[in-house]
Amino acid sequence: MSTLTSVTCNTCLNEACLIKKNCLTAEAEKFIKQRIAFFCKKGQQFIIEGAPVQGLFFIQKGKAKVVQTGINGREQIVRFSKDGEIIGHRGFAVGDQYHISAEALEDTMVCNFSNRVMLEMLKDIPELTYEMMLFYARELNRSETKVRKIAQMTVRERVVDTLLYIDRKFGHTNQLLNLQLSRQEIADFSGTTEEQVIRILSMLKKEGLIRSVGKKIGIAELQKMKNEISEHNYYLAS
DNA sequence: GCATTAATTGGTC
DNA sequence: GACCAATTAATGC
Repeated sequence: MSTLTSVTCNTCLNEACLIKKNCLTAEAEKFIKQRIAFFCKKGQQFIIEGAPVQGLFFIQKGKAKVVQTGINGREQIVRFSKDGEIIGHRGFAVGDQYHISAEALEDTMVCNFSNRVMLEMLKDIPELTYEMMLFYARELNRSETKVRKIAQMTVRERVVDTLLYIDRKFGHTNQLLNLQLSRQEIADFSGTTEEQVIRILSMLKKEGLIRSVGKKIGIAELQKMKNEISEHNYYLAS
């Protein structure tokens, strides 16, 4: 089944993780010890919309999507997360319940620090606080860019943009994206419907801009794909 | 192999 | 460009 095992912060490979980067001092050890790590099967939700906020989550190893449910049950994927990244930061310290849910896109190990531990850490470790501040600022910028994109880009441009984003963020092997998503998930991230995504993907394939092997999708003509959205050069790696 | 889920296609508003 | 319905492909059990 899965070979995922829990590691300590000391042996963790996520050098970009804010905890790993800033909390390996002797003084911080008492906080690190209170970390809770757990395993999530693919498809399993580990943050549920409406549930009380319980600190911050970090992806130790794996991939997850963060989803917000709209009016008529339509979902909007807010972000994708991979190793070392933070989830649940918007509800943290502000709301008492989550307005998003998070689900593992593959077998994933997740780390969690409770509200109490997290707040104590932020008070005690200025380097962590500083980096968290920068992180929040970048996230705000990213989120505003996303709103603009959905408002101004056509559906085709949004789908192309999504594929380019997945490629930037998760990379590719053998010209196939490392993150495999359903048509519905691509739609939920692009802000459109599954049917539109299916039609646009088959058009892009016919035009030779993308390719596919089985269910996997790959970008065949990177420059042409970028040209598709070149009028919208908010290239903020959002 | 059967049953549920995902993908596709065509049509309507 | 969204929503709905019908068909087909893929996948889980």
